[in-house]
Amino acid sequence: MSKSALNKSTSPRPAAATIALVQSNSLPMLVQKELERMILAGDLAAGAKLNEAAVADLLGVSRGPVREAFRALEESGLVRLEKNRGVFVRQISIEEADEIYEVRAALDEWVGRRLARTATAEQLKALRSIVERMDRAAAQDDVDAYYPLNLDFHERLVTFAGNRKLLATYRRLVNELNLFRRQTLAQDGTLPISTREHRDIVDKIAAGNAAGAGKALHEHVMGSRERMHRTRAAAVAPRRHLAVIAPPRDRKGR
Amino acid sequence: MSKSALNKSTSPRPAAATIALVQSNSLPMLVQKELERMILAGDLAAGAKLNEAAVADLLGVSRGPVREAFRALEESGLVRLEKNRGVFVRQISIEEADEIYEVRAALDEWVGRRLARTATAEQLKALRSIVERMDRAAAQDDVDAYYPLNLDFHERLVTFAGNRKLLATYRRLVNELNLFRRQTLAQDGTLPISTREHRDIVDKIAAGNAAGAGKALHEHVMGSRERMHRTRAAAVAPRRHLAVIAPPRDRKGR
DNA sequence: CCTTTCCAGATTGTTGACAATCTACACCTT
DNA sequence: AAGGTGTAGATTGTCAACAATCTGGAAAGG
Repeated sequence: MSKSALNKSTSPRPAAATIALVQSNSLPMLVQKELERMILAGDLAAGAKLNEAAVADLLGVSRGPVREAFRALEESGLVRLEKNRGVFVRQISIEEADEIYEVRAALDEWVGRRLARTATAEQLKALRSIVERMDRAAAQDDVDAYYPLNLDFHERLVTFAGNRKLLATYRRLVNELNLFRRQTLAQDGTLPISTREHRDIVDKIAAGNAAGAGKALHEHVMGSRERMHRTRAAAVAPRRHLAVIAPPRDRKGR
Repeated sequence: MSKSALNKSTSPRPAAATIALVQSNSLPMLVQKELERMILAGDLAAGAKLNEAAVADLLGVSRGPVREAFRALEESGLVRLEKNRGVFVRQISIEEADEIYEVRAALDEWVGRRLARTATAEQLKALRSIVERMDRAAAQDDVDAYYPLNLDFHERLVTFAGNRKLLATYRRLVNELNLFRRQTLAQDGTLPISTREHRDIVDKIAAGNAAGAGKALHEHVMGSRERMHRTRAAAVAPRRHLAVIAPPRDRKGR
């Protein structure tokens, strides 16, 4: 064992965080994170083409790191790679969104059952706090405030289930779902009145009602799926004749 | 509309498949697939370091495509990247394997419930066929034959559920699980006597017993988890003093 | 006027070179 | 001899140049 005065047991100094930061953040990783942010924020529309040179220039790096970031984003499902043609922000079909909702419902049901058995008072308090804020946002029709709170609520639920693999799986699915929402319409306009459902979910978890919490979460997610369908049917149909985004070209071998 | 004699409605000629093949298989993709194969086949032990130049030389390409493949494999969870230090085949901890089994159990339960409602006669026949072959392999203690059949059986179940997103999610999880099995011991030795459970699952699906099929699959997966624990406890403990693989170095900022 | 062919510019795929960083070993100090 | 220090070699990170491929439009032909 080293006799050095510097050992791991010393409390982490501010510099330690910086070191870890520099070590984990390679150039490709930063490019990847920035592109992910831009895609999920809607700065890059679904189906949009990402030009290697343009991205490299924008972020002040060469094309190498950009290409590496593209490959990572492809694996995470946010972009699609076509050889010799470029990379495109992925377009999720309605069928695919349906499938994602189904998987998510199954996972969330499990989360509900689990949390009903393990949730601590502190966790319940945190959940109730979010629901309160959602209530207030809903009362003011403040979609911009409501939307991220909703995401946060569900992410917290999954986090509290205490299974990191589940959280990673869940995040991947929700990411793609957000991609879909972005591509159908920038702002939904309709504020889902699901605050009551959220409150019900928390209540059932607090009561230790595993079956009930699971069922409530499952139905809540499938309800979101239905809301998506209705919103889409109402919003897309009237503008069917408008070319919103450049339609993907047809290729022979697909 | 084009008047060309070649349009999409013509049935795909053999050349079309070749074209699609060439188009989808870029160099980085091929490297990725080959490395994935090597990792899952156990050619590369868990924790092993992958040298960029060595891999590039082995596959006859330059380092660029290899780096791109590394980034994709990192995102898919098969390798771990450490900046300025290199990439390593991921090591799954027992806790992580537990988490994966839990998520998988939740997904499989859903698959069971679903299949009980939708399974066709043809699908049931395919499943029974696999179970038959597993029986024969088990009767002869043929682990090498039994193992892939087991994987196939479960993959079929998920495939028949008819949700591609679910299948992709499932594959990712099972991939990591295989990684874990490889790292604990090359050949298990113990042949799980789960053929009876498999038969039971298929029977319940065939009977349209949704709750029963779901429960059976859930318990089967959790049973596999338990078997893993017992196998590990029996196999690892006696050789605790042996340095099987190079232990990962400790770094300050992690 | 429409279709096909061909070509120049743009974009992606791949490579080899150079810079930054790490690793391991020899050397020095106490 | 134990531990720290310095340096050479190996390895990774980044870049810029070259090759291969695609795109869109102009020219040729019917």
